[in-house]
Amino acid sequence: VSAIGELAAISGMELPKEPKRAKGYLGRLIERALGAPADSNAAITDFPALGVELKTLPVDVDGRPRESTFVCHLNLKLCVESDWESSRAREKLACVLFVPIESARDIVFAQRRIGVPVLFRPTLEQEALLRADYDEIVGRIGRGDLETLTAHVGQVLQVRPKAARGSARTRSTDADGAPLSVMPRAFYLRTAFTAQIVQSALLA
Amino acid sequence: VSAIGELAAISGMELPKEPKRAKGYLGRLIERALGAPADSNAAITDFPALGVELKTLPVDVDGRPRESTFVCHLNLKLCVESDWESSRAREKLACVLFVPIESARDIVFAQRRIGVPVLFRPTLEQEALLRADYDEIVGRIGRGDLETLTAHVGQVLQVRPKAARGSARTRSTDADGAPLSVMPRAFYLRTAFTAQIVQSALLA
DNA sequence: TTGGATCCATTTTTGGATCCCA
DNA sequence: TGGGATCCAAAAATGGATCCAA
Repeated sequence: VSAIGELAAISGMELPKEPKRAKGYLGRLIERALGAPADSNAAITDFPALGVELKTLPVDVDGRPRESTFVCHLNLKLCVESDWESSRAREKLACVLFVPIESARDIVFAQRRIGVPVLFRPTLEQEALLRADYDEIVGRIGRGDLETLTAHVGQVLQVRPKAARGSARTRSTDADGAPLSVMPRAFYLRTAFTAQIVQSALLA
Repeated sequence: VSAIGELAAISGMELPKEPKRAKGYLGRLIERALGAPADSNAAITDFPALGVELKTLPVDVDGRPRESTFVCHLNLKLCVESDWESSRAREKLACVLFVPIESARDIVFAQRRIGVPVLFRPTLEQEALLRADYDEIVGRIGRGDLETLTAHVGQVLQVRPKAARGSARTRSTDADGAPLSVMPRAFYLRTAFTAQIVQSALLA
């Protein structure tokens, strides 16, 4: 099996008519094909028994990542209470299986090829980078610096909006416990970071 | 308008085929009929502009309440952090419009009559009772006494399970921050308390 | 290029309550 | 009888990501 269309047929999943409106399709396809538990939402990783998180990675014809990678939602209250070690983000990123998917507008969706998976476990240096970014981000949140918490912050880990509409708001509280209505956000790995990860894998 | 069937016809809502499986139907019917905002879930009360919470109250042919009244869900962490004054429960109960609905198995659903609404605002004594029960309940939670937190606790306000299935669990943390998987619970007004409320209204 | 915006599926939570057996 | 269990609808949260304008 090397193309999306074949895998979908084998898995019994219909191909989306408008792929650009079915953004999570590939993720679900690969998850089911690899037998991830259906209720893995409840767990921290897709394969709880292995502690492995599964991520599809859109790449161009040269194998370079085209997009940033979603890690997990950001909960203002919880993340201030927990450091990097005990964070949801670290748990998600402890062991990730990246599945490259050939992804370019000029390739028909069903024809896009599935690449050789890359198993990522952060090196000490990579974890230090992640930790530093996490601390910087959470530090700003702790200081109430939500205005300056843009996607510019962080070398490898960043925070960006995560919602169906820009008008979406979720309720939280500031450091003093006062109610706060904020835009839902999430952690993402920068494209340059995942590019480095797959490059290293090629050399190994 | 005096019966459920008529109001449903006017409101354009279909009558449920199996009323006993559509437990929230009457609440939604009355809400819409009285023009409560559709997104009142997001607000603390059904009529934010008035600060009024709407509750249907099943009563027997003599006008006596037949069931306890749901107030709001119980969040272990949040309720320990907030006292009665700042509690969700107090906000919900500050001003309630009870709409009695004739409710007995031997009366055909559509024929059940709608009674004269009762506007409830706690007297000093009633609020003292509510506060005492709330403090007792939250006190047990704070001490980690979830085992003894049964529906027996509280004179007018009680806590009971609130879930689709008995196996449902929601994640929380204990006082030390350790993860905890607990049965979802909610605050309820005891039937005897709402009975007292409607009795007082008759006398006024 | 990439930061901000958006799209779909699924699960969980919340709000509306009543059911029912020991 | 009333404490514990349950039922439905709708909203919110989460997980899967990619789109797109500047």
